[in-house]
Amino acid sequence: MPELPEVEVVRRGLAEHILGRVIEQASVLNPRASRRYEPGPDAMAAHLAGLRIDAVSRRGKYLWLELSDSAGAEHEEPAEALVVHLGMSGQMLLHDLGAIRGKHLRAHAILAAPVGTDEPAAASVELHFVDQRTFGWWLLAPMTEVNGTALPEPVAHIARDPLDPSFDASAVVRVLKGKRSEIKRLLLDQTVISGVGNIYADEALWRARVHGNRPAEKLSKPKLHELLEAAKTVMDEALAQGGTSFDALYVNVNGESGYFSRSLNVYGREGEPCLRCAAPIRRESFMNRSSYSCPVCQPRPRAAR
DNA sequence: TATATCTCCTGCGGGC
DNA sequence: TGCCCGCAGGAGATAT
Repeated sequence: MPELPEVEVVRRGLAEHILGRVIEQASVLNPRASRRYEPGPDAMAAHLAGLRIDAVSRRGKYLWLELSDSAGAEHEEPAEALVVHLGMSGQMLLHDLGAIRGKHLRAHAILAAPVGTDEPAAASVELHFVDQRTFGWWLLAPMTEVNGTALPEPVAHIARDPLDPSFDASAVVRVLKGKRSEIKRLLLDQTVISGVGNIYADEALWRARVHGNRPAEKLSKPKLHELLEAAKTVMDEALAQGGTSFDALYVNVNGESGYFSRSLNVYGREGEPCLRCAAPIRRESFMNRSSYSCPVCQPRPRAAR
């Protein structure tokens, strides 16, 4: 599933290949891909045509292409962005022109070579948004400024992620200490800390020896700092290995899978021995999804037993 | 206002 | 072989 490291891998791949390119033509093949864009899929496709990609950015699991008028408008247009969320199964893939369009292709764009380049490698390419489970989406939105940082409006409410150089762990700990909710629920709350999904939440909790049902306010500040550091470490390690893949659903822009799933300590290991104490890893239902933890290293809080 | 739950969706695997 | 059901899960919408 695409979480922060996987999205960052995609961002880097896109930045390497599409900066400066102009969107010649775009199509939204499945309206669910543009469901958050009120004017509709056709309007989105029409609006994208002719825009130049000036930057590829990310916050948490949100990715966006900063766009400007390639013709150089007389009056400066407000900055805007194509915001992309990969959902559970979204992929942003680059292909040569004329590539086969699979049945899960939800949207695509033809990107012209950057102006001033004429090498073969800079020929037009196709950007495919492939999404089997259709939880992902594209959205055109204006840019805005939040605490001195330029963000697309739909991303304005998203907190900084642990890999952000301006991430303030102490501020996040203060927020967590004021919450009665269970700590795992808060790790998954993108307005508190972004980029953490179910897999890395379980991995971070295991590393910090904390059960996900423990109320955040009951955890000490040092323990919360340890947990945030664990989240950063696990995501750093995943990023170094190209992300986590369980199947063909998550791949980079070239369609290649990451290898971090081989390094997971607890997620998906029900019944297997804990790598610290050898107790069998347990699986519990939490928020309509699975949580994996060690029954010895991560004892349940009393109320949840 | 804060917190908890529901819903969207598709493909796969297991059971019958 | 074919059908049904549960599971996977991010995040906005809705309920409490």
